[in-house]
Amino acid sequence: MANPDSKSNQSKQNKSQSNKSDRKSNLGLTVTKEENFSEWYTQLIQKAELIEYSPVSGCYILRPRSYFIWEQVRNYLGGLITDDGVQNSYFPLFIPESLLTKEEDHVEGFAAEVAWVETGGHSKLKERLAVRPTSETVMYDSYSKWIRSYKDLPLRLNQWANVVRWEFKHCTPFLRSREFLWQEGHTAFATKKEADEEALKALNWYAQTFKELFAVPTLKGQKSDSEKFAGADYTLSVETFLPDGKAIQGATSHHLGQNFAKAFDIKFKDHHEKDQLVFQNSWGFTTRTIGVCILMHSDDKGLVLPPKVAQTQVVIVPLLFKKGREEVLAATSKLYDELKAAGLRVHLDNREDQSAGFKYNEWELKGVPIRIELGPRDLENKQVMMARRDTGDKLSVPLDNNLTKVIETTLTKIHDNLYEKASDYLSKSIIQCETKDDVLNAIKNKKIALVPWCGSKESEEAFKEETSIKSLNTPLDTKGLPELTSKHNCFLTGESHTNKTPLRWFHFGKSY
RNA sequence: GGGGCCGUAGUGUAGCUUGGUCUAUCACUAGGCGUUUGGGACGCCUGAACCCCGGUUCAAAUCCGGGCGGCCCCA
Repeated sequence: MANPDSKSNQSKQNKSQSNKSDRKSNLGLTVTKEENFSEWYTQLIQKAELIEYSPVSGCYILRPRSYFIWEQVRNYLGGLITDDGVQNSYFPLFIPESLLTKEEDHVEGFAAEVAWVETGGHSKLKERLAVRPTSETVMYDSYSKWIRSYKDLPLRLNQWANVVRWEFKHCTPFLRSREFLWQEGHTAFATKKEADEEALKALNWYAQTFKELFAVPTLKGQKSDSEKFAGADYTLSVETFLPDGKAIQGATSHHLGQNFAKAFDIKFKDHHEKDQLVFQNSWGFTTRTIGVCILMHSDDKGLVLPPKVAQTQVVIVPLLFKKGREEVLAATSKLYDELKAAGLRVHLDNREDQSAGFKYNEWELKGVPIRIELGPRDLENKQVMMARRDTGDKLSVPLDNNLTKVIETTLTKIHDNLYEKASDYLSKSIIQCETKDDVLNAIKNKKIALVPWCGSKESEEAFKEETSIKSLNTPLDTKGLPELTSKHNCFLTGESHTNKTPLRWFHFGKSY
């Protein structure tokens, strides 16, 4: 226990030490990631100025440092989407009740968490309006008007929007909030084959975004029947695994088959002038992923951000003394210009009223990947000190034309190192299991179980009820896994693998 | 779904058991001035708080009821 008794008459020395540690603990994080994961996260997102709590429970303010991350997602993922020919558009926030309830499974899946608008000004509305929990229904109402002939297909639209799902479970900033931001792609095709191909393509964009922007590895796979999207034929997902031993769904891509086409009457005339229903997909990537990125990489000193999403990639801290002051300021200002000209996101911290140590701690808390220190001593030696946020390494680098290059290379190395560490953790966390006991044991040790399962809804629901362990997905890539034969049994029902009731390898885990 | 803990300035807290000089503690923080600055500098000055509603009482941060919000554990 820390000694809180700084008021009593202790020696001066003890007192100042106690004050010093108090000060430190108030500015930085007071718990470690290991000892209290959720408290650590709560402090981190507030002290690193990512999130502010709002007056509405479950709704959070994205401050500039976190909104910047979302802007990078929009640029990168948005680029992948539009490069493939999908067009951006925008549909209304409000959905009339009659539209929302058109597809049965869909309503059933969302009914419990829809927020409704019932009055406008002082008058009650004739029909209540749902605040969109997702936009299938409002978009497909238009699709049925726009699609007449095979010539109108494929129709592929995307929108960047906010949605509201009135959660009753505990909300957590980024990971589960009542309002969140996302992109939702909604497409219609003449054939199932085209739709299947696109659903997989979207999943790959998501995996790529996780890897290239967030330095986070994912498990690509298909969800179980009880975990699939309400109204979908099947759902593909990328799952990630957080350092507290819990999995979290990263993003999803749904093949809707013709379910919505039937409900919304989306038909086209084929080459033989016959009416056909379209095949559809919807796929989405949300601000939840920002939370995954933060939780994955950050440490007890604060935020660790992959360079590609860091608002500030390099911070320059001039070390100012009376002697050599002007020279140091001139040198750091010159360096700032050079790095900025090279396209780096750089900040020159020349505040006069903070000590160097204070600045180091502050920028580490805020997750800046590289810190450059430059003082009179460095200037004499024609060098700078470069500190890496991910490893804590600090080394001297010559102050010459090559410095920009060195920094750029180091930023790449930081990204790769973060990805490697996370991949290592993920692959070490997947335990191949055969029996229910194996699975329980793996989960108890904060791992993911990979186990043969028959996929039945009933067995999953009973197991979930009993243990709060859910299926995550079944891997799309089964290379390296033993082929399932009649010798394998479903870990829940005990049934053996046959052609009639095929088993599949499935990831199971505790999940957010 | 079940159980437990908690809510006091921007942050972390003292005070609550036993209601009363509480005109609310301490530290950080914020703003100002000056001296400083190689891993959270120092001095002085100035700001800033009892979650909400109701009840008990001469008197409520403190007791009671309800609400809202947060955290933890179990299923």
